[in-house]
Amino acid sequence: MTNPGNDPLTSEARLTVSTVPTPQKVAKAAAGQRLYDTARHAVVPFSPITPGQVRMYVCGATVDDAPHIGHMRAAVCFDVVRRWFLRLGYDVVFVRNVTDIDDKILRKAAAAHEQWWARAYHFERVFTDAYRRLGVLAPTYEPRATGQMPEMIELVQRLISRGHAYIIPNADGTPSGNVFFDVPSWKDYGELTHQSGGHSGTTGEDDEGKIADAMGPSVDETGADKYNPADAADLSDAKHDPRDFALWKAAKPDEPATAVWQAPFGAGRPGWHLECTTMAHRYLGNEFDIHGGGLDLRFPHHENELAQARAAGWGFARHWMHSAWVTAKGEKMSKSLGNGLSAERLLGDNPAWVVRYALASVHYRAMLEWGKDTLPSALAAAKRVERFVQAAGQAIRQPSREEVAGLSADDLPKDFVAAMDNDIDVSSALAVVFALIRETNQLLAGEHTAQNADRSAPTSDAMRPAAGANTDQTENNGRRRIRRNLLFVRSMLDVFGLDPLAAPFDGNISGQTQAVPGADDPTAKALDALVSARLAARQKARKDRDFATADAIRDELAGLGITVEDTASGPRWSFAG
RNA sequence: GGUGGGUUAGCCAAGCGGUUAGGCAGCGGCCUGCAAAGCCGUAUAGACGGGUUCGACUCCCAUACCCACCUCCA
Repeated sequence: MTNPGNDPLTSEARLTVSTVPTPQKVAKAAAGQRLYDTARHAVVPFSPITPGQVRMYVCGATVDDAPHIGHMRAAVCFDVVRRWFLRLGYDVVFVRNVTDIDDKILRKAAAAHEQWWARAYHFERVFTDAYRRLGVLAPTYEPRATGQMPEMIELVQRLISRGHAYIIPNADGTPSGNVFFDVPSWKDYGELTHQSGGHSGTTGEDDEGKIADAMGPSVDETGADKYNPADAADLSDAKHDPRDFALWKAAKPDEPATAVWQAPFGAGRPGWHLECTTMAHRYLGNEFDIHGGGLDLRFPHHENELAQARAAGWGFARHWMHSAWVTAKGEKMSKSLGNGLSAERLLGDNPAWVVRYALASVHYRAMLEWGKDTLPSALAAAKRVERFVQAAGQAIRQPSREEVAGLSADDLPKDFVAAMDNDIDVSSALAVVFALIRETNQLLAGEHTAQNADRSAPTSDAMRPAAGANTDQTENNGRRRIRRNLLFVRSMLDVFGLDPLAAPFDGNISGQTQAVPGADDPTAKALDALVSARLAARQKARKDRDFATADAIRDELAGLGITVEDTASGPRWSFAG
């Protein structure tokens, strides 16, 4: 029950949320966990507030449009973090919201003559489908902003009553529905990104540049004032300070009635920052372990979320994690290139495992350079892993998913654990995986050359389990080691959500249809039977040293898209469909 | 203007003050009837200039260039 399930659609997380955590399940490796914290600007030791349980909130999508590669990267990054925590034996409460009411949703829906709620729900489902195809585990809970209105209104009132927010009145004195957070009233504003003006105490500084900088914006070299807030509410002259931001936005005459909620301070809808603060608080409590999101959310979104929560008297997130961009030629991929890299296109043109590998194999805080070689390189990795798992699984009994998922972090190679403990250093962790694949390939070659059976290189020290596992001195034969290594490789890959035999991949990770004995699919069965017949003929020809005929059969199959490889255990074929 | 990040071999990408990162693509070899796969070996690094040090890609300073956030944004 503490192990990650292999089906992203099953709510395995549901089973792990317990009100009574059991610390003794947690791996020893958890003690060495270190993570970068945005607020502290450093990699710091991580330990959860509640022993045995990690509560994390990740900003989810604003569902105004279809997901693109950047959304997928962020989702995969935090999915890997979550899977590592699961592997460490924690109960992980993973909350990822859906922002389903927002300026852009309203604007785009209006432009497309759609109901905003229909648009939001449609794209929410598109996001969910993309996550599922990539093997991103379903969140423990996925709240929608529109589902938390009472709590949001309550938070606004709480901030007003505590003197950290103010209502803009209409001319007649009634509340307008516009409510702002009073930044100068909160002296810690800027604690996350150190971005604040911190000028709240200064007086008589009417230098326009300084006022602008206190808010962030200024003019560029050409003198153009390119940083002015775009939202009408944020431009309001009624704001007490340029840094103040909207908690509640008054309903506008041209907005649909379905987008308006009644509140004591006037009808309207919540500001963006308020939504996340409310949802995180409702499901994770006054204080929780990790708040994550994309790098661009650092400021102002997370800064404002934090200010709201702290001003409301909550401890909020102890740890802030931010995932970096996917870049093309060094530049952030978004509007300009976003169209060419929609999730739909990516997953339509490439096997999901390959996409996930490409997204997961770079450190979450590093820019991921997306070039022409990225996908081919990931595809090569897929083939290597696929061949290895298949070949090893032929030499020994393939471990079950339960065995793979059942390994604790403490059972895994210590270098792998050290890498993951070190702020989720996936590059170094993957190096361990590939080193073990190579080592095991040597053993596999040895299995087929009987006389060399004992010549195999000893398992290097780095490949030994991190802790607690018995070293197999008496089981010093190749097959035991092959089996153990295969289990390690798959289990380590599983930490990345890349176990080839787990859902949603189920063995096909390179996009090639394998000949699977006993396949359920009747088409695959028929194909296998036909191809096997031709291969039998070829084997006979080869045995008779009639290589012309053998090669002719291979060419014939190649012409049909079927690749034949002769392995030690006989011919292996795959179909590039 | 403020804030933060980056510059590693053909490409992608890590750790580390002194010992092979890894992947992809090369090259040489083994294996193979041939091929593929696999294995073995191998070249090409650390923007630039100083400094600290017995020793720096790794620490410090300066310079150049690139990028991002401050506007919806993963």
